[in-house]
Amino acid sequence: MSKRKNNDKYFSIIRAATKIFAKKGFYQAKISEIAREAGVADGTIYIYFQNKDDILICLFEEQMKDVLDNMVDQISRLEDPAKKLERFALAHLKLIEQYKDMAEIIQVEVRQSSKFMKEYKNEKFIQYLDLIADIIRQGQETGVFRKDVIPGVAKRAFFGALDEMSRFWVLSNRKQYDINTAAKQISQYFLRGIES
Amino acid sequence: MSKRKNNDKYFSIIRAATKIFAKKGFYQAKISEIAREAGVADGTIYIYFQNKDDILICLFEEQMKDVLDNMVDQISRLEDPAKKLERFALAHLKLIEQYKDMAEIIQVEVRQSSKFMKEYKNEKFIQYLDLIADIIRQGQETGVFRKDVIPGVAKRAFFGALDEMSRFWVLSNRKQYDINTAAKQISQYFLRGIES
Amino acid sequence: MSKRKNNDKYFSIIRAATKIFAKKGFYQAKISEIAREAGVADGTIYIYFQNKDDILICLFEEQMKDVLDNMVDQISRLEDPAKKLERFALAHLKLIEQYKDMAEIIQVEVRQSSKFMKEYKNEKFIQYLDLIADIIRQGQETGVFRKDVIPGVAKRAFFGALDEMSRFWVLSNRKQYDINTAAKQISQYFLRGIES
Amino acid sequence: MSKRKNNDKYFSIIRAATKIFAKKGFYQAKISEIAREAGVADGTIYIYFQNKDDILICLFEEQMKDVLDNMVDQISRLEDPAKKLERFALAHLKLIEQYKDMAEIIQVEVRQSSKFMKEYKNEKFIQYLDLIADIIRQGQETGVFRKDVIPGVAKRAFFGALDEMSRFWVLSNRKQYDINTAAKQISQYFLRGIES
DNA sequence: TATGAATGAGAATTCATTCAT
DNA sequence: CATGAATGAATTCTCATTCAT
Repeated sequence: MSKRKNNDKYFSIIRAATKIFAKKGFYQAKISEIAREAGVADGTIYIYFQNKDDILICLFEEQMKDVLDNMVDQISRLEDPAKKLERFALAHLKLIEQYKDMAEIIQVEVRQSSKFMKEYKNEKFIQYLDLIADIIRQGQETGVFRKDVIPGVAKRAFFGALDEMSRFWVLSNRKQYDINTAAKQISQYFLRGIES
Repeated sequence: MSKRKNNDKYFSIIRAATKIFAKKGFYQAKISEIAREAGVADGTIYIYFQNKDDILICLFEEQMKDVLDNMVDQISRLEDPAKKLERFALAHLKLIEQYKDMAEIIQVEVRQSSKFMKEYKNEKFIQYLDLIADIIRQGQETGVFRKDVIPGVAKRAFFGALDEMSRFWVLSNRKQYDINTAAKQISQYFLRGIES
Repeated sequence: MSKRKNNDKYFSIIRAATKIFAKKGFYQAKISEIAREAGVADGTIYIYFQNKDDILICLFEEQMKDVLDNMVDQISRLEDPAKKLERFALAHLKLIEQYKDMAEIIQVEVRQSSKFMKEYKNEKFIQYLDLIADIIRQGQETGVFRKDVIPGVAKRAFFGALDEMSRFWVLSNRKQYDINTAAKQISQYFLRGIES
Repeated sequence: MSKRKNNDKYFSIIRAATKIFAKKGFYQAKISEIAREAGVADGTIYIYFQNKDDILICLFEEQMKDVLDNMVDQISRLEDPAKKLERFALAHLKLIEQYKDMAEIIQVEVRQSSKFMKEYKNEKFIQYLDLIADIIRQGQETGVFRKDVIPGVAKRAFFGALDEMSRFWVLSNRKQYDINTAAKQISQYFLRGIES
């Protein structure tokens, strides 16, 4: 682990940036505001990060690592692919709740990545999506999921369904439906949809 | 129709802005660039639009009107709710292809609306989503869809599934899967998922 | 009289500009606002006036002509220099009241003349001041005013005293003292001050 | 004293702005010109001042403080109200000479205050005028000035007389009359005018 | 003459980034 | 390492003026 990451300030800035980016959006967020929130000087930010874009990238990497580890941990404890998808849905919506600011940033900012940071390959995000594809493939091998389901399409359909639900929550600031209910509904539609 | 909308320049600017916003993103797009693309002077833009935000709002309204009308027209010709959803999926993905720039703007810019234009109620978008909910309710009444499906959740799940698919296409600039295949897969998962 | 001045529009614009300049100040006043107030198109203003500065100059010339004629008429009816000064004071304050918008423009805009229209010799204004100097000289010749009074200083002192009073009225939008009272006080101070 | 005012740059900018505003007038003066004159970057100005208006207000406050202190100091050394007024006249014209740029700004810019900075209460200016009213009241109490003189009118008449004289100097860039002569004339007219 | 849409030069202001301390 | 004052490039928006109709 690099020396800089041992430093408290690195994480203070990440935390501050998460909050400010979520509240204002990337372009409206000011470095000086992040610095104030983090309790450091403006210049200090440039010791830990190359530039404003870099903060967003690092912030995303740091938190996606946690989210990915957490999700892998939860579904690896289960055997049944159907149960895994159910758990994925519930865990995803819970993670959204837990990492609310981050979720908001992903909703509106990281998706701009193809524009403002062309080079940045969103690897962690791809890995996250692929957890779903892997479960589906596993289910197809064990015969519980239909063979004609295309994992590359289905992973997006499932993730998209969950994601649209969480966008609604993230952007509207209120939950009209209970997390368990929503997770259950969505995983049921989907499971019935792909089961043999 | 208002005088301004009779004017060619209004639509030239809308068209130019659609292109530039899609390519660069809202914040990176420069008024002078839009003006050049539209073949007008910078100042002319401010005759037709209040400010940069207003261009985005108008652009969205104009095009969503078309999209919404188009979709309403297509599904109103069908009776069977299941067929309607199938058609919705296909039509949506085709519209995304047709209004590619707009789709890209929706993906990354209009979703920031909760931040940079708090007042702007995204009515057209809500109406679009509600087309799905209406179909589901109709299916529940005629007994073809399960009664325990919550239309408010299901409309988001269905739209989200389609939308994630189109995000992939919009942002990756290539279609790994054929539109008909993807539309068919997604509507099948979903229909099986909610059918009685 | 030039052809253009026969035209109603010329005076509509003068009148509109007087109102708008008085309300907003020269730099804050917009040509389009003056045009709207005058009931003409923006472009029409440039048929009657060279540019924005020219409106201010013409406006001033037109109205100062009236004011000067009016004042000359009033004091020429009197013989006694002391009475003339008394009348000047009263007439000046009454004119300020009558030409309120113009007075406001003089207070704040025409005084900028040395800056924004270097060439413009404020001849009418100089003539107006010289009415006072002439009365003083006449009084010195007839022996009612002290010989050691310098007319060039006294005319400014008298005008300045009246003017400061009117500035107060013009800018504060209320008259704390009655016009007759103020005129009488000021002319009395001054007359006692310069009488032999 | 606030941190910003300890800073050399704050006063460099005030000084530069005083010069440029006096030369060009407020609206014609460009921020970049003031910055160049002050030897700082354009952006630096916005560290010390909120905006262009704020420069004018601060400039006025800073210098009026000096002027007011100076005048209070000079007249408080005298007992006789008549002598005080004489001294006021002379000191005022000398101050005008010393703070020539500021005087010019007051003549043409600060008087626009009722337009461009409605909220800004010109307190220092009012205090300055009230020095005259106080002297007059003192003279009325000790019986040297006529009781029928209204201090609120007389203060304006006296100030206006001096001010019109200085306007002439400020705007014409030359002194046709010697300061001592003008001050003596004006204070004499006025003193004779109000003495019992 | 009269119009008013179009022009485009121009100006205030912002803010990511730097660097002397 | 940390600071935060200073920088100045960059951008939106305004509005006097023009000119085709």
